[in-house]
Amino acid sequence: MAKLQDTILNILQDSQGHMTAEDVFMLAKNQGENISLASTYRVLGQLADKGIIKRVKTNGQKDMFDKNVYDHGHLVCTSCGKVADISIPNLKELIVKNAVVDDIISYNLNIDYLCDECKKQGR
Amino acid sequence: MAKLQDTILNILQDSQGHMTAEDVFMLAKNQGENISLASTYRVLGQLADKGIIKRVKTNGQKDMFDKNVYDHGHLVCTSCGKVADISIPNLKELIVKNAVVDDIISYNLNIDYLCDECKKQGR
DNA sequence: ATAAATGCAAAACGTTTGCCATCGG
DNA sequence: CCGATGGCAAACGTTTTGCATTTAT
Repeated sequence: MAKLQDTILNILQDSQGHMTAEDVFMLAKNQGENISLASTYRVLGQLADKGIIKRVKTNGQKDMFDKNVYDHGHLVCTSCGKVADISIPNLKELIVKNAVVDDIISYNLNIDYLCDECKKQGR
Repeated sequence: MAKLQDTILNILQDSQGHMTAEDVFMLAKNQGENISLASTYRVLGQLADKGIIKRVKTNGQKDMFDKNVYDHGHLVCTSCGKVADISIPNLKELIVKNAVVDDIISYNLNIDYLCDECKKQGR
């Protein structure tokens, strides 16, 4: 029963978050699971629907699945693709105030930047 | 020369912004242009590369092309799909401060909400 | 025995590309 | 004539689906 779900959840929890379906799929294979990419997507989608994990749409690349479900943004290095979380206190309130709406459902904040390592290497 | 580019630019300028390539394509056809969807994408991409318009990745659906090139976010109604702009003063500075980075390249803020009309209709 | 879970291959979707015809100078 | 432009169909990368098989109870 729902064996894949546990496997995938464990992989995500052991990660730094922000894994693509393919990342998860390959890790699962490496630890001996007989798994397909389609099932990985299927299970990750189910987990996201239940709110156990968060699906994050990136700027054009593969979706990422994040074990952190609280509201937060993502810094994406345009050179190496590394992703880091960023939490902006009261951003939700700020949005509500500036948008002149009663409430919002959720927000998605993606930031392109050049990470320290890439900057040092002059990329 | 570059006739399509003018056509497309005009369509965008006449719009409220946030049009999909398909929207632009259909409007152009309706005004008598012999145009293809591929060319629409091609020209919109070129305009975005030049910084004349802004390409906005949405949460999984079709990209939107926006005549407003300044930094701003988008409110997307989860019921009717309507899109509105939102400008948050100093958001860039807030991001830089909270991310503990020197600078960012750009950000993309997408907000899911329920617009007034949809709320009134109990959706 | 029955329902849920899953692999596999194929479809679907938005987007991009290659190639050829056509247009403008 | 030559280069830029753009239509068309085919390719592409990611994600989803249909279906048959396996698994669990």
